[in-house]
Amino acid sequence: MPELPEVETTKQGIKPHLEGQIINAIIVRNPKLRLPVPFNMDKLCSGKKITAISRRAKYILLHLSQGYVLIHLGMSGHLRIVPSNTEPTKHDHIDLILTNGLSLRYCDPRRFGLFVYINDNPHQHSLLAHLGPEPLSKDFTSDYLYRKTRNKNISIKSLIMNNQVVVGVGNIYATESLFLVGIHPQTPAKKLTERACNSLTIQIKQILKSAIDAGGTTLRDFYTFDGKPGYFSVALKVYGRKKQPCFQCNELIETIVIAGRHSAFCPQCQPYE
DNA sequence: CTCAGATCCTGTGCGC
DNA sequence: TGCGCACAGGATCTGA
Repeated sequence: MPELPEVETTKQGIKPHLEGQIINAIIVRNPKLRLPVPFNMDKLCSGKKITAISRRAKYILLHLSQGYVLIHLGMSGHLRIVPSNTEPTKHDHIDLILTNGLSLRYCDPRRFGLFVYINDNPHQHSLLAHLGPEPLSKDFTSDYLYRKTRNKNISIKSLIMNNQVVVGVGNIYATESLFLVGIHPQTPAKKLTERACNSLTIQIKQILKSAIDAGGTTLRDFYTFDGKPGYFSVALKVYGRKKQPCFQCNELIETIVIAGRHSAFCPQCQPYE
């Protein structure tokens, strides 16, 4: 389900319900995620206090009085805060039960997400250690992106979706930001000028920020932390608009497959080369 | 080293 | 209405 804005919105939503609370127990109904949920998850976490909640890339990190819980939502995961006695549905794989009568419930139909315990500095953990800069941070600059594009034959779309280059830019926002700067998604990264990298960097930051400000409602089936459906409020200009007229020039939007992902673009506004 | 493609899994929505 | 197929928001691994 999530792009970065949805993950950030989820983090912000669950934060006030979790911070300062004590974990009473963890129930794992299905441990088979991208990585297996540790068999002793309950023992590792019970009795510990949740001291803080943070986000790195599309990972959500619960800081415990000792250790951390690292959560990723994959393609189809979501987190909700529910009264602990709420009956679980089919894909509610994990409940983190608090002592205050509420639970953090992890649901993930496709099970591409993960839910693991980390003892030490999570940023040195193999899942996080090699991640590129946060797109909204000062470390993600146009100079940086320009340098990363040098000598790279891969498409610019694949490059900005690569977590080692910059995190949090998924298929939707990669597609949209390239439209907004008029760059064909298949353009080899090395062909981008400094000026193009500058526009693209600015646009990525801007679109992510406005989506977060809008409450992360990019996705049709996004549900907020309390289970309310987010309404599809982020206006997407090309993603999901195949064969529909471009808002800028009326040309029909086309799609191509790049590195296995569908990519929508306007052939007129985003000419190749 | 680079890069394209396959892969994990289930649900949805479309055309027939 | 039912069936089969294409496709879906991510990230990692394999092998050319």
